[in-house]
Amino acid sequence: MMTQVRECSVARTLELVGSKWTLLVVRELFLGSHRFEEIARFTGGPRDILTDRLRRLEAHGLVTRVQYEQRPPRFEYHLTDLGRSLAPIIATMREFGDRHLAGDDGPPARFEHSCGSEFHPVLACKACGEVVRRGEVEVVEAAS
Amino acid sequence: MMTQVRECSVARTLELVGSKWTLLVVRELFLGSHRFEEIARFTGGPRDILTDRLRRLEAHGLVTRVQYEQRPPRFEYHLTDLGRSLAPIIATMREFGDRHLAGDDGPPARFEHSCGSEFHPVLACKACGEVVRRGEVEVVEAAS
DNA sequence: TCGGGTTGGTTTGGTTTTCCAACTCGATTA
DNA sequence: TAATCGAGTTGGAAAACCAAACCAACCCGA
Repeated sequence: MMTQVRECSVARTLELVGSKWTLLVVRELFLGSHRFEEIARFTGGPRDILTDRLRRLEAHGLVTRVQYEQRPPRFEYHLTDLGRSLAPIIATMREFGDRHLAGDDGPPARFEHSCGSEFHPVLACKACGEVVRRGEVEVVEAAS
Repeated sequence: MMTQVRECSVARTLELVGSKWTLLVVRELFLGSHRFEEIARFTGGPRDILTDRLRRLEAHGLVTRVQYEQRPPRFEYHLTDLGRSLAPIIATMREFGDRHLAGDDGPPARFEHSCGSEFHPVLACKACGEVVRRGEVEVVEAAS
């Protein structure tokens, strides 16, 4: 039986944020850069690509483009609620990098949880609230 | 002062797994596809790109290539411990997609936590173990 | 009024990746 | 002997990417 491509949520998410520079743009928006020039400086991405990524994110409702000055016309980019829900993806990527790919200069941004400690994310089970350890999650059903 | 590109763990992680098809390859390895043909079928990616991605993952120690048959020579790909530590990234991407980009046909794979419930990941604070809610994490220090 | 500087892009022209179909190669099965 | 299978290669076309230059609209100082 001719098996098929697995259409899945990971693939759909990657279609949205999987191309180069997209997640770095989102990172900058999280860190408080909202103007085009800041995003360009801090990501280092080519300006036309960044324009494309911002337009694409806007088209999918992850970002809004807000005019903050009439003359001359100037714009800011902000995450929508949907865009902010990318936070866990960015956070887990940051954690992976911090843990396994650390550079010489330490992390350039630190986060704090409301409990007072420096924030490092771990996955928990939404149902029981317990932190998940290796081997506690199993595939129940993987489609063909 | 001429500000610079922000070197961060997100960027480093994206260098490793940020190009197209890489995370889908990793997804397949998690779901139990270990042979090249399976990976090609289930991801739908071009075979040469998949070869490249597997080699690259191998070079970075995320994947091992194991010969499971002498003649004819046949190989399997498996995640290393380092590779398995990508699980939270895949899981949060899947969750984002499930929640916000659901297809018509429901998720093709389901997971179960050892507590007995269907597994959906949420982020928790490693220090206090509490599930994190919106607004509970703040940027303490973002480098230039 | 002239020349610079700032912001938020777009255009240009070329380089690199990615994509795809078809092909290979050794071994195996029918 | 032919067909098949797994695991790739190969060659050429398409798409994505990139750096640098350009543009528009305004502001500023001399």
